[in-house]
Amino acid sequence: MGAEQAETIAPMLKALADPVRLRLMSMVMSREGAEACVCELLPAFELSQPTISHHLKVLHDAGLVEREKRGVWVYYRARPEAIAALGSLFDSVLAPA
Amino acid sequence: MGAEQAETIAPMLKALADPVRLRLMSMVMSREGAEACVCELLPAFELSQPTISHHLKVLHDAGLVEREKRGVWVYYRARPEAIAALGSLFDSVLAPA
DNA sequence: ATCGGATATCGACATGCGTCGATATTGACA
DNA sequence: TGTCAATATCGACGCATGTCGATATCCGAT
Repeated sequence: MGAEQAETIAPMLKALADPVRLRLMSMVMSREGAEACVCELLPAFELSQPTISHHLKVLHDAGLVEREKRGVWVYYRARPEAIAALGSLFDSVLAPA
Repeated sequence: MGAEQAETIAPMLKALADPVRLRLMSMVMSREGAEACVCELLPAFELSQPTISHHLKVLHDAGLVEREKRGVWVYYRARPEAIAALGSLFDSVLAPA
């Protein structure tokens, strides 16, 4: 794996490398249509609302999820391209030779 | 995915979530027997020897690689259990529902 | 016994990260 | 228009991280 490729993928892994964000991503992916409202995610954590909002922003900035506002609610949806990119990472780098 | 599982896996992802460590892991995996001597890894980076040693320690502490000293040289080898654990993460969490 | 090369550890520095409370913004609805 | 509820942004705090130079450790060879 080249240096540029590593520089590209590392930020996505970094975004995922936090227990809260891992669970958030898992919750989003496991919902119908791979999307979830913030109001569904908040009660699952004993963290403040700004903290969850911050973590969702980190996932969004890394390109792992996309935001959609519907009325007062905001829905986060997994981005399949990003998931696929991570999958190919595992195939190319972490698969046994 | 449960909170405990997230707390278990996040540190492994964190260890991988750095461009230098991603490349180190990739280089180790791509060698015969999935092992590489530090002396083979060092020249690939424009970083000091202590810095590379530090990154290898991070990978080791996360359980991703194991150390073996042979004479003056130290070999790092990928731990298949850890790789498998990460693979199952992708299956269970990031696979499309 | 000593020297030299390979690797690890230490101490320090700047930067980044997770968290919070306080506040701003947005939109539905009376 | 005004209020309330949902979400984001801001500023601050303590702690972790990536990097380095200096030094220690270990081991083979002379």
